[in-house]
Amino acid sequence: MKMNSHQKMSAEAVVLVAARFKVLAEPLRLQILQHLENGESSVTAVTKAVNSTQPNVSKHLKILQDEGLVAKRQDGNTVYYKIADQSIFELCELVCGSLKERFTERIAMFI
Amino acid sequence: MKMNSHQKMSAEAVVLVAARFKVLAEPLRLQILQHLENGESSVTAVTKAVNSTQPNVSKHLKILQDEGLVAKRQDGNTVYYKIADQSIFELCELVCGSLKERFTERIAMFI
DNA sequence: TGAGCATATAACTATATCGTTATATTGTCA
DNA sequence: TGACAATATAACGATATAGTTATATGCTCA
Repeated sequence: MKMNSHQKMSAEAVVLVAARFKVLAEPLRLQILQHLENGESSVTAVTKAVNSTQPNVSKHLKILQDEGLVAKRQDGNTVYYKIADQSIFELCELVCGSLKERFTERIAMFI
Repeated sequence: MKMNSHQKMSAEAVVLVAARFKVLAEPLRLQILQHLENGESSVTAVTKAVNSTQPNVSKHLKILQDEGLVAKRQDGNTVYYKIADQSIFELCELVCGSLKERFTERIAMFI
């Protein structure tokens, strides 16, 4: 999707954007998203991958789904989740780049 | 800065990225950043612009500074803050685009 | 049908943080 | 120097949420 030229967000938009950031502000949720980047995965598989407990992972998956970041599909007994919004990885890369730049500057201070 | 091709973040990197998102997960801080987009501004001016209290704004500005998102400059009695990391606006635009897309899909459900 | 598995939910504790009020700090200028 | 202005910090109450434990729900298959 092409972005609009930048303009100030309304107060309501700011709240929604902050809510999106809040959902991404949890290390375990980022780990879950990273795991799902490999493809859809059952709750049990996610639980093992991120080394947490099943109820905790279920709760986080629900939060991610409510924000539209993941989608689920049920097959018999097991529920498979997958990424529903690729923009999250762009966000992470942007942040990684910014952090990298910041730490690079800090290193430069000691040269 | 050019981004690397995407690769999985380490557990430590995930924590740092989540921390960055956490700083952005507050509507008032986003409002402050939006105000500073117009150029540097004193604490008092920011306080008025976002319609909050001076101690609250000072605290949020400190949080933003600790994360390297804003920088300050003191001139006599007053302290001026400015944006120190332009990537935050790219982040906001990405999120806005994603939200817009999401709501567009929802609208489509009613047509 | 009933045992067992996968997932979701409820209840709870512990911790974090927002906003407020009060106060400390630091600089200006008469 | 002393009053005032701008900013920072401390202390506090209220709210939110992460993780845990226990349990409910729902599906499969013998």
